[in-house]
Amino acid sequence: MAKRHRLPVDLDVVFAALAHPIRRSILERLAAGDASVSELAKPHRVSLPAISGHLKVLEKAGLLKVTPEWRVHRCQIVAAPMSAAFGWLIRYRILWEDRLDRLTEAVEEKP
Amino acid sequence: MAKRHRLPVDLDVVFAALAHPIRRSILERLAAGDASVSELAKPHRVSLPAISGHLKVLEKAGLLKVTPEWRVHRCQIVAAPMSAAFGWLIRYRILWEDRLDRLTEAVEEKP
DNA sequence: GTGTCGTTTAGCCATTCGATTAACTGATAG
DNA sequence: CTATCAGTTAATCGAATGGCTAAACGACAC
Repeated sequence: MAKRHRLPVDLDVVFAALAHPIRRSILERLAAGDASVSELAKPHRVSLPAISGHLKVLEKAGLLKVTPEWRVHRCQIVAAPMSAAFGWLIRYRILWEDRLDRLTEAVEEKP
Repeated sequence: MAKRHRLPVDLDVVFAALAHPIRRSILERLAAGDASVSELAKPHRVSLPAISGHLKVLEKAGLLKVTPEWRVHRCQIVAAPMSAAFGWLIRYRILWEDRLDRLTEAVEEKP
């Protein structure tokens, strides 16, 4: 199995974190503002430990920060890893579009 | 809303497909131009069946089209699902930035 | 025919994922 | 002290992932 040393942002972990509807839904909810664990759990028909697990995944991906506050745990978005995912997609898109450009050139030279 | 002929893009599957370094590397290679299975396998220290499996994952995510051609199988990128992933991230970013804007307003109103 | 090339399929194994219920912790309220 | 609230941890389960080797397949070359 592939060895991975610690990078500031691990794209494997970030994309894997995004690959679950509940986790994406949690992020969308958090984009609207901070929330507690049970607030995040409410819209979903899974157990609280399941949500807790999803939050752990998001936290490990660096997408989330959880700070105990009064009796609740306050969950906040962290933007950086998302930007890294974004960055990869953009880089990929640039490669891909470059290729399309070259193909177009080739076609235009041909007729 | 009008029905689209496009297949629904399953973000779970797309993000999961992106969550592996070999698969991302394959996509990057393909962005530079079509390739055969063994060409795609060459840079990686895993068996050919492993690569074949990764290609299946990419294909199921709709990111890849494989067409048997002469004796080799030609692998091509398909752009649509990547755009969907991109779209989700953008939507998320908009939510996130909106929230930042509101926070900024709130801070400016305060002191 | 036999051989070989490029690729897929078939088993197999270890690990991880996603979910559950039950039990636990830590802080607060009565 | 006891009860409750918010959340985590533990134990367990079935299913999926990711890798391997070995065998099979389909098209061509000899």
